[in-house]
Amino acid sequence: MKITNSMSGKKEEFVPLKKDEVKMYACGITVYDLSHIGHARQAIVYAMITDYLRYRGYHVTYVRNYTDVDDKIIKRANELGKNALEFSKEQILENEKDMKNLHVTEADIKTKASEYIPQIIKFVENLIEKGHAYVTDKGDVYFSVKTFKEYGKLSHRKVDELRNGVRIEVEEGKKDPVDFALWKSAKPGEIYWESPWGKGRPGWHIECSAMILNTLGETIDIHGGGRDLLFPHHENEIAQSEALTDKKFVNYWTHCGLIKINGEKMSKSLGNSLTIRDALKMYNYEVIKYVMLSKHYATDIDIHDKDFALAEDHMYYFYSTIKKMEDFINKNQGDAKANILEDEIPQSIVSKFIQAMDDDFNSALAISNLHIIFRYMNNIMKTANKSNRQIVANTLAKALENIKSVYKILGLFEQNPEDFIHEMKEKYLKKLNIDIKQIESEIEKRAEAKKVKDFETADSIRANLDEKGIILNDTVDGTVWDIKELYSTNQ
RNA sequence: GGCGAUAUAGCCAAGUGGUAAGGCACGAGUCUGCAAAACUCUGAUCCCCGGUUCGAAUCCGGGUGUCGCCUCCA
Repeated sequence: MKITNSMSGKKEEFVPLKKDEVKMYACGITVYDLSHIGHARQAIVYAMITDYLRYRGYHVTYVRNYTDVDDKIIKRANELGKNALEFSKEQILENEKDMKNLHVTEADIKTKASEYIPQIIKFVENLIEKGHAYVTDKGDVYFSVKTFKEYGKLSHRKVDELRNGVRIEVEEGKKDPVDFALWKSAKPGEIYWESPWGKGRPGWHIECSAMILNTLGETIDIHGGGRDLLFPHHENEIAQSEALTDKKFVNYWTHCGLIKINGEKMSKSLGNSLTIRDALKMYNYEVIKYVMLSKHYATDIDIHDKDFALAEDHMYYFYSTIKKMEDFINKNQGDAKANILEDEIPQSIVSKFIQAMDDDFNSALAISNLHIIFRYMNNIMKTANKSNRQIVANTLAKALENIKSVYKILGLFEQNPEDFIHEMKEKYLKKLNIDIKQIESEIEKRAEAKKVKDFETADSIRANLDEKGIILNDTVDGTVWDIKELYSTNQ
């Protein structure tokens, strides 16, 4: 298995610290508002990685944090007249609601900064003792960057250049502009904890180092987070942790790409943040996962509205095919011990999936394989004849079992196909403002016309429905209707 | 300015040494009264220049373009 390590910039063979065990940490979110789909992607990606590693036999301990003490939280809580911790607790619940609705595998340990204050203080004390940090007159504690020789190794920056580029105003008592806060003294009205340096709260970076040390240990296998955290957050984590322990902090650094919406960076000021909640109102959770995992996790993605629509089309096609497969299997049940077709496609569903995922969790490739797989399934159902129906049914059954067994790692095909199809149809009928009874009566009228070979009337009924967004499909079992938009995105 | 990433068909996109996955759109066909759905077929030598190699989209050097980070950010 290979993982791209941000430290080296290269794909490296994955070798865990301890055989069959993986310690993984992913930076979670600062809870001051509803989570958006960028947060969703990151959660989906690390859930996928966790699930895949487990599938491959590793015992994974996955830790994820909530930053629940921070400037923005304090500011927002003050505006709302709430206690900062009360506020962040509420926000965490909201976030967890979203994650549950997205059906994302949760972390084994979910840590909160506010619950690790003693460990953070201890961590900072030890850094001061080792000469890597200093206290100011105000009661702030800073990490002294110049005492950590390897500073900049992750982000490939040189401390001298950083010093020149520093734009932030130099805080009172800070000895070097590149030093960063480990502990911030409390301003009046702010939440605080007692510490050896007076009332205050932890800086942002220290919490991750302290939580990792106290949940997973000095060295972990995989560290993850959004690419925007690479500098300074992860660089600072390395400095704190390695300065304290003198051990390698992380073996594999992974970074998840960022999301743009319709070509723009999501931001509050542009008003274009798409919250998970709003996305879930519009799209099925598997459709959202499909969008997120259709591209490699490390690349930035620019999501346009049509990408969701296209993903919906694809998921509809997949589920419709699954439904057809199930029907075919049910109609042709028989000897379960019979053979299955010796073709490569059905035989290699699992191995192709593993091949893709072993290569730096290439879910994009794994998903593209689905098109090949389902096209093949449609093909064999179409060409099945009396003499090979049994073997085709067995092939479909085995294939379906295999598809579900691995694609659940990407969070796909865990719904009942009929429910999924029904949900889609309902959604669009509502959107198109059409009643099923209306469609059925039109179909009946058309059937009458067809009976007497009045094709002009029949075709005009069909054209009318088409204009309204409903397509008709004459099959051997009669005419069935469907939603036009679920078949063509190009409009 | 510094650091990093990226450049693959009209569009999205996988692919890190051996003659370019997949999807969308387009076109043709099978099926059909005609359609639709489904299926079949059809398209690129991989930004430019130079180098390494028997052989490069894939490695190295240079150039150009785009993007990100350097300030809170998944």
